[in-house]
Amino acid sequence: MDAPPADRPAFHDGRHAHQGCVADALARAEDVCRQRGARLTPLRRRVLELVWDSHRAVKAYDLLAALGETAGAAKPPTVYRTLEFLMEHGLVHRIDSLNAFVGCPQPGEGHSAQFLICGDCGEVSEMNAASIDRAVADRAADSGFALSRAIIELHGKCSQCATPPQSG
Amino acid sequence: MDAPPADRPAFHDGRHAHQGCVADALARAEDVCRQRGARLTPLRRRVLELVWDSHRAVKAYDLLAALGETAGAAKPPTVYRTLEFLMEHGLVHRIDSLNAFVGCPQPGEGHSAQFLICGDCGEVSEMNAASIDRAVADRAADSGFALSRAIIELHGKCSQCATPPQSG
DNA sequence: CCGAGTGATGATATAGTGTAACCTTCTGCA
DNA sequence: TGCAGAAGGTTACACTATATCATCACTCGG
Repeated sequence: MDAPPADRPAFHDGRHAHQGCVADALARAEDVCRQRGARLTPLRRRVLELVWDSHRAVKAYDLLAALGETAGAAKPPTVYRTLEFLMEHGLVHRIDSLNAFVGCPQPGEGHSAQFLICGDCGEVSEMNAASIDRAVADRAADSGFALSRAIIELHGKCSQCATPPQSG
Repeated sequence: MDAPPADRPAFHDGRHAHQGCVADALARAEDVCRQRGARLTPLRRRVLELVWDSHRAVKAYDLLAALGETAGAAKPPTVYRTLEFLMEHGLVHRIDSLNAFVGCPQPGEGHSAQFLICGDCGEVSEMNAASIDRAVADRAADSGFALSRAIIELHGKCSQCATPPQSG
């Protein structure tokens, strides 16, 4: 059960129906918030939508700029607070090595995650690999280390970029 | 061969002879630079020494301040360039989740590394766990992902902090 | 309806992190 | 000596993030 299931491909081609990804993400967010009694306000919904605008990690200040176009000059704390809320509820993840944020495809499960980050197309794919979790937990335990949070960010080149489809 | 050998403990107590750690690190750095024809200038040596001043990750601007005291008001590019050199030669690692830098105890081996980061004492311990490498490489390969760099930063509490020695 | 309490957002200011661009100095070498 | 390239200095700025206080909106009891 390590590899992502076929209906949740690791990376997306340029042709996939992305509005479906966004709609699904928003629907899951509604669910999560309803279950938790958290309020998915218009601002939070809008930011989540912007994060899901692509499968790439988005910078806080890019969100800020995007918000500015529609919502009238937002300020940094607005964006950071909103991202904090979204992270708290597992709706987005922060990619530390990029100072950027990406939508979580399976929010609310309290999972640990690993990220595949393509340096070519910039897409980020989330894995939930039990074998990696296990290896990490075992080695931490070997050192008597009480693990609370594992940051695993894997940089490289995705299969789409490694073997691009023939254009002709 | 995953766990660190006994002579390289994962975390250090307050009593260990730290000047030995520093001296060893500097000696290894001399070696690495000699082998590679790189110049370990006084500035680079000084910065490496400052990084090794503790087993914690050090912030660039703290290095800057520390340099200011001895070397007369260094500027940010000086520090960042020096850190870049030290990273290039594997003498220090960057901890992305802390925006900070830590000395590498086995430089020059082109190894992949995992970091145990204690949230209590702030110490950072480097592991080179083959089992983690393997799990990560396997899962990346499953997705057809060409891995180039794995960032693995494990936050939690070290054994020293979990079971502090009795003071009496 | 009113007012208190709470959570969400707005606004200001500033702290912290990192880099671009250009210049000067140093070092090794012909 | 004079050159080439590496190292370091300087200025200026871009990017990332947070502290703090003010305001707004909603809810709940009176």
